[in-house]
Amino acid sequence: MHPFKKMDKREIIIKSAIKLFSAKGFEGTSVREMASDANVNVAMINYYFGSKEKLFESVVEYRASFLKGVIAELINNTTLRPIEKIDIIIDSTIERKFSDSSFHHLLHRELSLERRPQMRDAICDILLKNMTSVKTIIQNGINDGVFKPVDVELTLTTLIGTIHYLLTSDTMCRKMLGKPKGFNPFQNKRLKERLILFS
Amino acid sequence: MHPFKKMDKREIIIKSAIKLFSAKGFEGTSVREMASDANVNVAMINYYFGSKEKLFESVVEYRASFLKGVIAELINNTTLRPIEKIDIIIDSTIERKFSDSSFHHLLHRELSLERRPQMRDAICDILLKNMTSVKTIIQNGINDGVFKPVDVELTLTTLIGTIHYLLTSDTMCRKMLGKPKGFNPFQNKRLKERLILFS
DNA sequence: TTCTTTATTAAACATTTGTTTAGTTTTAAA
DNA sequence: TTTAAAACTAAACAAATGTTTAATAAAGAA
Repeated sequence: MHPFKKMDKREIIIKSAIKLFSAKGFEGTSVREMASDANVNVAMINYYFGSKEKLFESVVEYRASFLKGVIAELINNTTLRPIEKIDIIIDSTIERKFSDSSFHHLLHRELSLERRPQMRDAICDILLKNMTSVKTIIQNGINDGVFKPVDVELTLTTLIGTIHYLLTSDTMCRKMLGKPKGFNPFQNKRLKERLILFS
Repeated sequence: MHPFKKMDKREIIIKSAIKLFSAKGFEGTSVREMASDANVNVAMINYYFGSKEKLFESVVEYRASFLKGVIAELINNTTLRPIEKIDIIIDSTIERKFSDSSFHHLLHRELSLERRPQMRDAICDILLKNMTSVKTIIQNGINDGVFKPVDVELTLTTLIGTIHYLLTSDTMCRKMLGKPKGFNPFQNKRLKERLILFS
C-alpha cells in the first residue's frame, strides 16, 4: 500500500501511541493527542495506518515479537537444567513486563473489553504461544523426574497470575506491602525465590 | 441536592451503567447508551448524578459495600478454625467475583488508568480494607501455630493474584486449560483445594 | 383547589471525535 | 532538469460526545 514508505515517522507515531494508549486506553486517547505527541500532522495517522484501530493493531504487532526468542532457545537447550530455564523465563518476563508495565496494562485492559473481539483473539494467541512453550519446559522437567508431578496448567497459571497481579495492581500491592511509590517488588530476591518454589 | 428524589430510576440508571461500563469501559460508554438502556431521558443522568464521572463514582459506591460484612464477622468469630475462615473467604470472594466478573474487570481496568486518580485511590482503599482483614486472619493463624510461619503479604498476594488473574484473563486461561467457553475454573474442586494449600 | 417542588422531556449547545479532501512540498529515479 | 510517486499540510467534514436549557408534566402539601 505504501511500498516506498519511510519508517522513521511510522515508528515515532507507534511509540507515541504505545505511550498514550497505555496511559489512557483506546477510547481515552484521541488521534490528535497522538499526532501532537509525535510532532506529526493528524492526517499522517490515517495516511500511514488507515485508521485508529489499525494503528492499535500495529502497536500490538510492534511490541509482540520481543520475548518469544528467549523461550524458543530454551526449549532446544539441553545444557541448562529445567529449574534454570524456568528461572530465566521468570527473570526475563518480570524484567520486561516491569520495565514497561504500562504496556502490560494496555494489553490486559484491551483483552478484557468486549469491543474489538478480533483484536483480543489476536493478542490472546500471541501470549498463548509463549505459555504453551513454558508448559513444555515444565512438563519436560516432570518427565525427567526433576520436578514434582504437579498440576502443570495450574502451576503455570499461579505463576503468571501472581506476576500479572503484582503488575496490574501495583498501587494496591504497594499499599499492602507498605512500600513507597516506585518500589519494584521484583527486585526483592526473597519474593522471586518464593515464586520459583511453586514450580 | 435532591432531598425528595425517588430512588427507582436512579437505581435503574446505576444498573445500566454497571452493565455498560463493565462491557465497554468509561470512555467507551456514552451517556446516551446508558440512558436508552435504562429507558430514561439523557438529561436524567445529569439531573440525578451531575455528570458522567459522578455517575461512575456512584456506581463504585453502589457495588462497594457488598462483601465486607462476611470478613467482619469472621474476624470476631472464635469457633471456626483459621483454615476454615480462609476457606470461607476464598469461597465467597470467588463466587461473588465470578458471578459478576464484568464488574471485576471494570474495577481493575479503571484501577490501571492514569486518568481520574482520585477515583482510583478511592477504589484502592475500599479493596485494601478487606485485604488487611484477611491478613489479620492469616496472622492469627500463624500466631496460634496453626499455619506455617509463611510470608503473610506474599501469601495473600499469591492467593488474590491467582484468583484475580483467572478472572481477568479468563479467555486466555480457558485456552490454556483447554476448556470450552463458559467453563468456570472455580467450580473445579481440585483447583480450589490447591489454592488453599498455599496458606 | 392552588402553589411550590420535583420529575421529565425534546431540543439545542458547544466541543471533540475520527476521517477525508485538496493542495503543496519533498524525494529520488530517469 | 524533468517527472512521477511519496510525504506532508491546513482545512473542512460529518458524526458523536457530554451537558444545558426552556418548557411541561406530575406530585404533594397547604
